[in-house]
Formats: sequence, C-alpha cells, structure tokens
Amino acid sequence: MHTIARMKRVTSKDVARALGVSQSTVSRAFSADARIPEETRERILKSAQALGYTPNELARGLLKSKSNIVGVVMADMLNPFYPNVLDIMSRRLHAIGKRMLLFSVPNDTDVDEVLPFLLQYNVEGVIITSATLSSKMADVFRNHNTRVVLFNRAVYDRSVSSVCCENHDASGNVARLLIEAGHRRFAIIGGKPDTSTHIERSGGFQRELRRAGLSLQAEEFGGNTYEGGFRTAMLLLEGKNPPDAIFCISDVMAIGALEAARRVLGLRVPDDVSIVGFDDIPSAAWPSYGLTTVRQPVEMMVSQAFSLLSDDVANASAAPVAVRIPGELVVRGSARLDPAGKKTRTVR
Amino acid sequence: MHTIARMKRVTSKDVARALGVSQSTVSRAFSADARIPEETRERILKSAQALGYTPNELARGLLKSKSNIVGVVMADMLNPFYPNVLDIMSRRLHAIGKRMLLFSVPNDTDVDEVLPFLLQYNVEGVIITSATLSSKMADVFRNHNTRVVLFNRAVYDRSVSSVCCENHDASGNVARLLIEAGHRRFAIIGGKPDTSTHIERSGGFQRELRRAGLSLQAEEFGGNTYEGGFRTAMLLLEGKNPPDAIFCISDVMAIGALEAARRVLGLRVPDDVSIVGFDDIPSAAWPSYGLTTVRQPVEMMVSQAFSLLSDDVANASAAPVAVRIPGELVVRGSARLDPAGKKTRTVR
DNA sequence: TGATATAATGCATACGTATGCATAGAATTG
DNA sequence: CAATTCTATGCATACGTATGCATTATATCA
Repeated sequence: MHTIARMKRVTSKDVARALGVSQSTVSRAFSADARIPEETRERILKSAQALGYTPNELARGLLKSKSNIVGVVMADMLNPFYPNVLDIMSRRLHAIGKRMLLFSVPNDTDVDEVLPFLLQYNVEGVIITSATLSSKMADVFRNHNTRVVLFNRAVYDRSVSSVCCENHDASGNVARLLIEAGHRRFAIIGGKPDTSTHIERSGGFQRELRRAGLSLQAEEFGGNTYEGGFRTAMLLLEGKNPPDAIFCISDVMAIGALEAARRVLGLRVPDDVSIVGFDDIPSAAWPSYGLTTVRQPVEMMVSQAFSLLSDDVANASAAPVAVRIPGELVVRGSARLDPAGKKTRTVR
Repeated sequence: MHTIARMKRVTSKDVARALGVSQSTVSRAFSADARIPEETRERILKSAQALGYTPNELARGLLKSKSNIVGVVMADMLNPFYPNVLDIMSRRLHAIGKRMLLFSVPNDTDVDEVLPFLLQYNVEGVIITSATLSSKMADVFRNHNTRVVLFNRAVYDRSVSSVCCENHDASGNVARLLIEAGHRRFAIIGGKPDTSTHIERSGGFQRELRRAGLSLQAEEFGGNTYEGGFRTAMLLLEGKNPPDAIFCISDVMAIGALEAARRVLGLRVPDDVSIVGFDDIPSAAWPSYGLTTVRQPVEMMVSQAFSLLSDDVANASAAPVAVRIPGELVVRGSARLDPAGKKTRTVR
C-alpha cells in the first residue's frame, strides 16, 4: 500500500508549509497577474502538483462573491435539438475555465422556481434554453448583478438578453419554398402557442403567405414532441380539406408528422403532402426522413450567448440585447420543389 | 422604480439584524435538526423570504467540506440514449436538494482529465457515464472520501462501483431470439473494442451462439454513432458471405445499419437481414424503424446509482459494488421471429 | 423555596482563499 | 555612499455559514 490515506484536503497552507513560504505566496502563484518571480511560481506549482493541491473553488467563489460557475437551465432536454447544444456549451465553458451547473426542468415552463437556487452559488451568469423567466425574476438577477441570457427564446419586454435564430426570415423562406412548389393549402404544427419561437416562426411563415395573397388553413399545436407531431398531423390530414403542405415548428414534430402521413395514412411525401421542419436535428438527415428543414446555427448561437454573458463593456444592468442569427434552409426530400413535381425525390 | 438596487448579497447577518437576533439563530432556522422553537423558525423564515435571503451554498460547502453538488461526467452525450438519462438524473438530484455539475467530454475516453476539477468543488459524489477512470484516479477520490459511480460501464479491478444493465443475459436473449428465427450467419457491430459494454454484450451474445453450436462470423466497430453503424453495416453486407443477422451494441448504430441495408443496398428488413439494437432510444420505436432492441431500465439504474452515492452504511472506502439490472427485450419488426418467416411484419 | 435540569440563544471560531498594507531586502540613482 | 525606488514576500482580514461552548431565562423537582 503505497498510497497514503489522506482524509484532509490539501490546502494552500499545506503547500506553503512544505516550501517554507507564506500562504499568500502560494495563492499568488495561482493567480496569473500577481507580482511574483517566475522562478518562485514554478517552484510552487511543482510542489502543489506533487502534493495534489488544487485551489478550492468554493472558497475562491465565496471570497470573490463570484464563482466560476455558469448556470444552465434546460426546459426541453428531451427534444433532440438540445443534446448538441448542451454538449457544445459544456465543452466551451470548460475550455474557458468555467463550470456548468445544470438544471433540467419540465417542458416549456417558466423557470422562476429553479432560478433562486442558482443565486446560492454566486453564479457568473445564467443561460436559459427554450423557456422564459418572469420580469420580476429578471429584476432579481439584475439586482444581483448576474447576467441572464435566453437561448432559443425571447421576451419582448426587454427584461433580459436573448439569442435566437432569425425565426421570421427563416420561416418566410420556408413559406416561399412551398409556395413556389405550387402548394396552396398550408398548415402549421406549432409547439406551444405563447412561446416566442412559435409566434415568430408562425408569424414569418404567414407574412410570406399574405405577401403571395395566400393564407393559412390551420394551425395546431403538438407540444414539440414526436407524439404531438404525429397526433396533430393525423388530425389535420384526416380532417375535411386537408393541407398539402405542413410546416412544423420543430423537427421532432415534423418526423412525427411524416410517420403519420406515410405509415398510417399511406400518403406519399412529398407527392401528396410536403412536410418541413425546423432545427435540423441529426435524424432529420437520416435517409428514411430526408427532412427539409431550417438549420439553427448552434455554434454561433452559443458563442453569442457566451459573449452576452461575459461582455464586460457594459455591466449587468446595461440594456438587454436581442441577438438574431440567420438560419439556413436545408433542402432534402420531404418538400416538393417545383410546381410540376419534377426533380423531386420521393422519400419513403 | 419600486425595486431597490441591491448590489450586496443578502446574508444571514442581514436577516439577523432585521429581527434583532443573532446570526447563529438565523442559521439554525435553516437547519432542520437544530434546537429552536418552531415559532422562532417561522418568524425567521418569513423575514428571510421577505428580504430575499437564501443561504450561500459556497460558504456552506466550504465550511462543511462537502457541497451539495454531484458531479456528472458524460462521455457520450450525443448518443440519443443519454438525454433521457441526464434529464432523469437532473430532476431526481434537484428533488433531493442536490445540484448537478455537468461535464461533457469526448466520446468514450477515460475521464481522468476532468475529474480533478470536481474535487475543487468538494462534490458529494461523481457519476461517470459511458466512460471509466484510471484506478489511480479512483484512489484519489477514495482518499478524498468522495464516491464515484460508473453508469453504463464497469471496471473489473473493483476500484469503483458501477451500475449497468445485465448486458450478458440481455444479449444472450437477443442471440436466442435470432437463433430461433433460423438465423445462422451472425455479425456484431460493436462500439469500441475495449469497453465493458462491448465486451459484455458481445460476450453474452457469443456465449449463447456457442451453446447452440454456432459461432460469430464477423465483429466490427462503429464507435456508437449513426454514421459508424451505417458504414460498418455497408462493409459487412457488401462483403463476401454477408450476415443474415446483425446485433448492434447500440440503437444509434442499429438505425444506421438499418438505413444502409434498406436505403442503400435495397435489402428487406427483416426478410433479408435481421437487425437488433440495444438501449431502446426514442427513435427505435418510430414506425420507420420499429427496431427490436433491449430496453435499458434507466429509472432503476439512476436510482441505484444514487443510492450507491449516498449509501451511508458504508463509507467511501468501503468495497465497491457492481450493480446489474435486467434489460427488457423489446420485440418490434426489425428482426425475424420464426424460421418460416411467417407472422413477421416487414418494416420498410 | 432553593437547587437543578432544560430550553433558547448568543459568542467566537473555522472552513480555504485573495488581497490591501506593511516590511525587508535589493537595486537604482545622484 | 546615502537616499530612494522597486521587488518579493509576509501579516492580517474578509467572504458567509455552521456549530461547540457559554450564558441566560424558564421549567421541574424535592
């Protein structure tokens, strides 16, 4: 047994004692900008390494009233769009020396319940995905001088910053694609009625319809789940006067709709009905689906979210910003491309 | 402007001052087992609420040398099996008053790099999913009196506890299913060769083959990604003497294999080739795939993992435990069921 | 009623770090 | 060489909480 059982944590004091220097000196060795000769620093770091010392972040955070923790609240983790988001966020945070405190909460709620817990850790900032907070809670965070950024959701009272895809434009492009393909009977499957993503995507889509002198035939909601998309598509396609083009606010619902149309109703996609999604989740690209969709530029969105958090030009009480990043239309086979139906691959 | 800008954190001292009591009393009001009359506690809690006071967890963690944070390290977050796992873990932790510090790391590496960061937060325990740690690092955690539990991966040197599905038995059941259906040319698509999941699933499958006097024809690796499954299936099915049954160690790969077989090679599944997966991810149930697979009992596995972390009967240096939970064979359409091929749904 | 046990609360301290201030020694200057 | 600046480091303190011990007020008992 060559490992020594060590029940006590190794502290900067231990390192100091081992080297015959003061605790302050050890501490300074770990802070990049401290006045300390390079040689001493190396000696200390080496000894620290040998003793297995790492600064206690709890103490550090307590003292500086700011931990290096960023809180992330995810309200829709089971949506396949988010694992990638989370993965990117986690790695990028780690790369800049920050940690992630994660909360997964029920789908599309407001997250006021969990936010106070974040304050208990003196978090450096908070990112909230697919959910909003009350403006009252936004005030609380402002008073605590803690930044909050909404990711993939926006509030219109300008109480917090947000980063979203250019939902309006992207959805307009979808509409144009479908109009040019000759579609006339449009339906939308939304997530939840009062979310910014729905409002914007539906709004952008409909605006483009109006410009072409057309209008929406139906708008139903599927709660951003596969099952919801499936069920809602059944409803629409089995109703009187079924749509010949369905724009789904998210890919999971689009895939559900696709399955309903093909597997249950025996419709051909896109010959009988075109289906378009939003997000570009991995399975959208699987051959069985070949979903035409809008790709959200996740990497860029995360970058923007982080810079909104760390932007030290303005302090936390500065006016919130709404960042919009263009989405990219990804054309696959689930939507017709031209009036005649030529040049169209049918995906079964 | 009726909100007062408050730059300083509200502390227990503030509450104490407001009520004319001592800081200790306030502190005790927040600790369930303190000797303090219920009436006083209520008065304090009410005032705390009014002032917006919440205990600082950093200070608490520092003092007690144990934060209420549990570290979670995910090595395969993009595998669709894990969002659900993460979601359940997050909610359950929150429900018992604990927080989650999340690290997403490159696929299937050992995670020694990130583990030291967890020690900096005096974490209560660590859960590592689909990855292992070195036994040296396991020692470090044992010396720090901090529990580590592997989730969906095991080590055989008994250096840490683990929670896994009963991979051997479940895979044996898959083999039996395929044998009884009349298959004779078996292939396995594994994830990575030296992972416990692969070893056990492949081992259990092959043991059952041997019992029937049969043997494996090929074993290739797809790295637990859709693309890997796709590519590997192409390789196997286009090779000389292609298999008529493929057991994929994970559903993502199985779906990739399915797509390769059907979309690219034009094979009928399961008529020409049976494909079975493992995990039961959401898309396995989608009609286009109808994947026969093994469902991992995630809820139960998470429960077990948590109880291994919190089990205070034994201390952290107690002998590690390997918990195994039976998996459930989910029969859908991607594998034949009987020699004649009757009673079999063909899923396209 | 006086002695003693009990309940409620306050005081002081420790957790591990960062940092302002003080100091001692070295280096620089006229 | 004395006076002065600079560099390296130590001392002391603060961050916000929990808790052992001491203290006071109240209840119990003979």
